[in-house]
Amino acid sequence: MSGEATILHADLDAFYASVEQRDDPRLRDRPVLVGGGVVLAASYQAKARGVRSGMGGAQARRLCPDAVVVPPRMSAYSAASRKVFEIFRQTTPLVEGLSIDEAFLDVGGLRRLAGPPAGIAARLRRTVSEEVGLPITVGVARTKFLAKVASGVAKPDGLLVVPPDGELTFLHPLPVERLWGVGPVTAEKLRAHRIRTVGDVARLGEATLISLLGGGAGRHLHALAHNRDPRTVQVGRRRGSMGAQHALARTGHQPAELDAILAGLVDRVTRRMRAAARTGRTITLRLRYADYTRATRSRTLAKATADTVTVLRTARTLLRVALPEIDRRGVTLIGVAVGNLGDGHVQLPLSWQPDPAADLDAAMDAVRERFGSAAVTRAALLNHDTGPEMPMLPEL
DNA sequence: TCTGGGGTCCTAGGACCC
DNA sequence: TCTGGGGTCCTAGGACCC
Repeated sequence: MSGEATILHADLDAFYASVEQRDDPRLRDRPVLVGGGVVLAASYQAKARGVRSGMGGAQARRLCPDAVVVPPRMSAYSAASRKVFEIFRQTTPLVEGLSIDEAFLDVGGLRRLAGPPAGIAARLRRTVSEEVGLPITVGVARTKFLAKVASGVAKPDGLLVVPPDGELTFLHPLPVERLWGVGPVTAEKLRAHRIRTVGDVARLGEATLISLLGGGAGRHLHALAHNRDPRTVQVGRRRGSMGAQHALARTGHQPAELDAILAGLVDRVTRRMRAAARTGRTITLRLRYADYTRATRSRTLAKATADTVTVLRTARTLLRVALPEIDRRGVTLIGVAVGNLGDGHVQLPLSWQPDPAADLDAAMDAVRERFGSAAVTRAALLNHDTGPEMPMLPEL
């Protein structure tokens, strides 16, 4: 193995709960649950009692009766996340965000400027603590995968560097659940074959793993167990879909009620798409029946859109088709997602024409009002007026 | 233990094209 | 009329992650 450990995986600890403890001193050192119906985040004091995020609120309170339950404050978490990501980007331009509370940082080119990765990681943790007031764990390794495993092992409020010559020694004793992509189902399949540690996986041939888990998962796990992960830190990855969903009580929902919920969801999603100047082609209706099994129904449009009416029309068609099944089985969740998101362009439908009598500024306002793009250009509009091709409006 | 809301990636079959 | 291999796109489902 060549190379040096230069990839950082930085992960805020019990993020939502830590923000709550930061903002309310009475919550410090106490078990805190964010979210009542389902635990969105649990402080480490609550985790010590067996509470996990995603757990039902009732069970969490049984495990931890003295926990303080607070409602989520998403705007506070977004603001904290933005500050932390600013610190990431002050550390290195090579930042790949994974979620609201974690990112990969490549500090490989910074040795002369900022010293070795371990020191950079230590300073990063100190800066986040001093400037944002939140604990953060950093794993440092030669690959993304290993850096992520390292931060998971080092949590909470820790720092762990895996040196290149100690990778397999570190990795192989770990339980398979530590591997990225091994969840309950895969872990159970492996357990059934007495495969418990990463080392156990590594001793298996790739063909055996593939026969056990299928091609993708088998190859993936085989590579990770041998610490092969060529992925580099990707700056500026954009999401491929946007969605909104809503959980329902399991009893009697009339079609009109479902339709109203659907319209609300579509409105939320398309607003967010327009705010981000994204458009998409594939509309997916997501359903969860009363028995908690799931189904999806999707349609792909010929042209990308962020238009509420267009998306709603498609979503309604999908819902109408699904109604008999919903009627039979009951429904506990309804969701809408728009996928196949365009690479940053807003397409005008061919039918759309600016009012020829209006001047260009007025036409641009009309486009903005209709399509919500913050980045309408004169050139695109003129092109639309003159060319047979569908014009593409560049995104911000 | 009765389960929120936001995502990613993979698989597999069928349609369709060359 | 029957037989190919290869590729892409669409749809549906499932595992997994935070």
